[in-house]
Amino acid sequence: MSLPHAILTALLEKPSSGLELTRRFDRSIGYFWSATHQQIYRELGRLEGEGLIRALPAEQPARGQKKSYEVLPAGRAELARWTAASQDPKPQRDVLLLRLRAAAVVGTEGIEADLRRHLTLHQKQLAEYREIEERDFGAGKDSVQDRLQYLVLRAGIDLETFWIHWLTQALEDFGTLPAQEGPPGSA
Amino acid sequence: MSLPHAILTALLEKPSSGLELTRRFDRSIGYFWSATHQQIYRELGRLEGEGLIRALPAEQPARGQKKSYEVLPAGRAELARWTAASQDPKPQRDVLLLRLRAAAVVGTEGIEADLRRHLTLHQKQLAEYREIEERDFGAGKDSVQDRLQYLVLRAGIDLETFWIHWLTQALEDFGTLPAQEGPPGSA
DNA sequence: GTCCACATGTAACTGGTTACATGATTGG
DNA sequence: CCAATCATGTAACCAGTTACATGTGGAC
Repeated sequence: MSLPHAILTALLEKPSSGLELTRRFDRSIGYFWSATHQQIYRELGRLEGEGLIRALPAEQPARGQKKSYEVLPAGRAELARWTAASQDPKPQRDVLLLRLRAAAVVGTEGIEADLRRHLTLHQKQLAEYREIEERDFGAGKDSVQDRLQYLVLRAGIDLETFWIHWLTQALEDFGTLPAQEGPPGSA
Repeated sequence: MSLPHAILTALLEKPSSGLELTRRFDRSIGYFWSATHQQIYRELGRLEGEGLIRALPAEQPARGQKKSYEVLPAGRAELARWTAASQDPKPQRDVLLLRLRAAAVVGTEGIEADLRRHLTLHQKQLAEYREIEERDFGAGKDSVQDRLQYLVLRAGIDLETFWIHWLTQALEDFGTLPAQEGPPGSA
């Protein structure tokens, strides 16, 4: 139950149409809560039905016409409630770690190339975060909002840094592995 | 499409029944790919139907009777194929970061306590990993399988360390924040 | 014999993904 | 007028979650 709250947050930052939201999800909020346009339209419909948001201006009919939304007081209240409510962290899910564990059983063939690919992807992502850091968090940005958003960005930067570090280590380790398909008795 | 492969890996490590798998998922594999018993039974049924695994011994009828499975050659082949196949990392999803971003808009009330709670949870998890490290990866464990599994554990340890570090920093930061409900013009 | 833990399952629901449909606007 | 792009949506599917159902075997 997080997508509606992600949307409420985005709409409070700036009233938007479905497609505008989709684009903003591809940039900022989407870095830690991605969503496709289909999800977003579905959720906008629900939120409007629940009276948490409303379509903005002059009556626009339906298809092809832009339709912007803004958050109603009830929506802001719901977001505040959700933000303050205690939530357990749900366990990590990581396919790459799973694959490594599988590789311990069926052999490491082919996985090294993908580790390398992931490494460059994470490097790219880190570079993107660094750019945002320089562009949006230079001097003079220390309102409460800025500081909170910077905290979130720091998490992104540090996570990418962790992955780059771990993948580098893993690849070094692979370099010293004896070539093999799987453990004795595999097939 | 990762759960079936997680199960294949676990069954290759050791043939098991549904409940045994569930318990093992709560311990080792579940640290980065959790699953409930309902998911596991459903998936075991599918895998058996596809001829990737088979029920082990003497005919046991159905309910209440333990039923163990082992992986068939086709299952091992499918796991090897999946392990070697390139896969994109899917974007992080993290509710806590989302909440922080929401807090920048609707106010930080209540969230600090939960940050503290998360901090102790991550500290507990790290301690658990450290125990596993000492117990299972002391001296003399340097077969290829051991080294791969250790790499996975290292990822877990480093991730928990990252979170502990980040949460500590965030809480320090919160200490210096002026008390407030939300940005000017909130309600 | 009753209760509890072990063990296997079914059903309904929710959220995310993929594929596709449809209309409006604009540049050539 | 045609293609590309902007924009909103529908439908079907799949994986994960929650709640519940059912049977076995051992402890008391």
